Amino acid sequence: MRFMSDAAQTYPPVEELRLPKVLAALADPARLAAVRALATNGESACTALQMEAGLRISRSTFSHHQRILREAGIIRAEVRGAQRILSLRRDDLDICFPGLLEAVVSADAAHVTG
Amino acid sequence: MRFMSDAAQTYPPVEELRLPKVLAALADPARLAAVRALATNGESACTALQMEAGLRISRSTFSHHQRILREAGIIRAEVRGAQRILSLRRDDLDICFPGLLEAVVSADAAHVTG
DNA sequence: ATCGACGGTCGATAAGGATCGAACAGTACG
DNA sequence: CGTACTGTTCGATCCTTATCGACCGTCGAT
Repeated sequence: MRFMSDAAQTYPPVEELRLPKVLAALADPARLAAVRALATNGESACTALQMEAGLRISRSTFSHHQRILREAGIIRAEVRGAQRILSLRRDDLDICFPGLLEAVVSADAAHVTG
Repeated sequence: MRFMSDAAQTYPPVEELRLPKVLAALADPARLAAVRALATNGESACTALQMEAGLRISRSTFSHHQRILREAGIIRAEVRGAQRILSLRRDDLDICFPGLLEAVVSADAAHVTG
């Protein structure tokens, strides 16, 4: 038996993506920073991403955010050894919401940081 | 002296728009429906927009949503007689977040309704 | 002046979510 | 085996927010 439930690695299929949930996931400053960092740096493990995004929060809080992003369909988690490599689901998002990720990622930093 | 505070008519200038706040405003299904209806029908008064968006909520709740959208910088309110005409701030949003409104509005309905 | 329609504000309530520390499980390496 | 590292889960806390009904001000028409 495994410790981490299967739900910790799975993410919704394309046809189940919902705009309100995606927007809610992106609306949190910490999650938005993580997504923008992922878009810039490609895939990253959790702790590395947390650094890249400049997030000074506890591991449990980051785990929470990562879960929200995954359940919204924005990121995917791949287990590699002891690490979980996170990456954007660019293609799936572009199919359901063309232009959305691009708009969110390319927004000028001045209008992102509150 | 007027009853409605000035804040009920004012909205933030372009340079104060912030992506997390805009996304949070759009993340609510009722507000998202209102924005999409506004994009389709052009400007509308509050009660009319509520009908167009198919929102069966109380007037006070709609007033709350309208306020969130206005304070996020997504809509503008113009007083015409006894009515408040609501409209999208397309140009301002396109300046700060190019492609965002378009993406949100043109998303397929299947991926919008939960 | 009164009446009805339009909407905003207030106070209460209930539900959701961000945050943390502690405890736990899987992996890698000596 | 034991240690260090990675990340999840749990429970508690605190804050935010969606919702409503009741009340009130403004406007246009009667």
